[in-house]
Amino acid sequence: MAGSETDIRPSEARQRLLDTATRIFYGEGIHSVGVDRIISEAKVTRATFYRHFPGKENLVLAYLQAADQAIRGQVDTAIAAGLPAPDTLRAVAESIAQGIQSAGFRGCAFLNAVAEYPDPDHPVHQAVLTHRQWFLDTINTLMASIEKTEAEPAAQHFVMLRDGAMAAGCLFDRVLICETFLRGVEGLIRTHAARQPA
Amino acid sequence: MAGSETDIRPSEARQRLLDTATRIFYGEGIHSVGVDRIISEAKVTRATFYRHFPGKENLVLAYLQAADQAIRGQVDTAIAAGLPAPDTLRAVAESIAQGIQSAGFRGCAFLNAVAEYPDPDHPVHQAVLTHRQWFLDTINTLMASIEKTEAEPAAQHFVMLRDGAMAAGCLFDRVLICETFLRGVEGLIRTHAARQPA
DNA sequence: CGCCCTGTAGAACGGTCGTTCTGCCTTGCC
DNA sequence: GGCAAGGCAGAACGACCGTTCTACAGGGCG
Repeated sequence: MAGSETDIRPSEARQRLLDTATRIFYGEGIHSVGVDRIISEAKVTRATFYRHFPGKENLVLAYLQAADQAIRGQVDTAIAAGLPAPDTLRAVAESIAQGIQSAGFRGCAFLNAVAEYPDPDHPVHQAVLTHRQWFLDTINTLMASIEKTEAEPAAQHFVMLRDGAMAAGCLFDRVLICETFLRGVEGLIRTHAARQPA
Repeated sequence: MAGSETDIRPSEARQRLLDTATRIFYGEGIHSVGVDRIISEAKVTRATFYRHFPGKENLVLAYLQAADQAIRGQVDTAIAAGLPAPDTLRAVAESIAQGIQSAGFRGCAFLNAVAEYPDPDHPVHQAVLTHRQWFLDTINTLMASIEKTEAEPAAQHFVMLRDGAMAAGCLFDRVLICETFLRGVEGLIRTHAARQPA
């Protein structure tokens, strides 16, 4: 009677596996850690692992899917606040900056993952592309509700700043990176809004 | 009597090894390819490989060092042209855009590498940091020769756009990415130059 | 000539990879 | 009570990992 993918009770062992995978994959990379490591730190046995996941690749996909849902939740919350679009964009940027300055930040989980899966046909690579397309579309919609004709390049610009900030956030001084990022976003929003007053 | 690191004749086998490593590491990642693969594609034997490199890690460092020298060469050429600083910055941005649109582009070799080596103490990670520091310093110097007080945030902004463009360059439409990047750089240069008219 | 360096060729090392397997013990529902 | 499902424990698989080894062939230089 065990449920399908919409099962409400995800089995404690499975959740422990996914949490451990998230922590280790995000913190140390994917190819360089073996399933034994995740299994032992999640305090489960190999048999249990292979009962819940067909293999390592599936665990990686589940890890990215969880990250995707977490970010969508953040953005959806910002949108649900019902503020004007520029303020929503600022809120999204703020949540990105907050993430960069949070403990254990190791860059963008999706950019890191795609660096290890260059093959465009690979499921992991495609999961990254899907996530990024959603994010770009979301920003594009927000930009379009400010001004339509130039919304797309503005959204591209926003995402480019985000990618740069996420990439450099664990390589340089985080505070400086966030200042630069937020300043760039603010300039971008103002320039874009100035095209169509109110 | 074999030369030290300043040897002029780098031994054909060693060069073949390095070229093959560059191609495969850049194209497919580092942890996911074994030395056997590089050895066989470089048409050398294991013994020859281990005669020239203490191990795989050293080959990775040599790969990044070669990439570092290539980029420094590009930037030095742009600087040596003796154009005014804004034009030099434009030339650097153009060469980045050209790289993104070139065949086989797979993102920034250094950002890709650091995604696989998160440990800040690891030699590979530090090689990435060193390269990035040089690049930031170089852009900072160019910005400072336009206007001094705000040069540092402007340089940070430039690098952030570069990182974003390089990261997205192999995930989205390259032409669009380059347009967005060059437009952003142009705006940045103009804004920065406007602080101190000539 | 003799020696060292560079290269080829291939076997072999211990370790780890992802994966599969056989058991046994609990828990909860029919 | 019975029985399937989920979890634990641990052995074992073949494949590949990075690395080391022996053995031999050519070539330049003292």
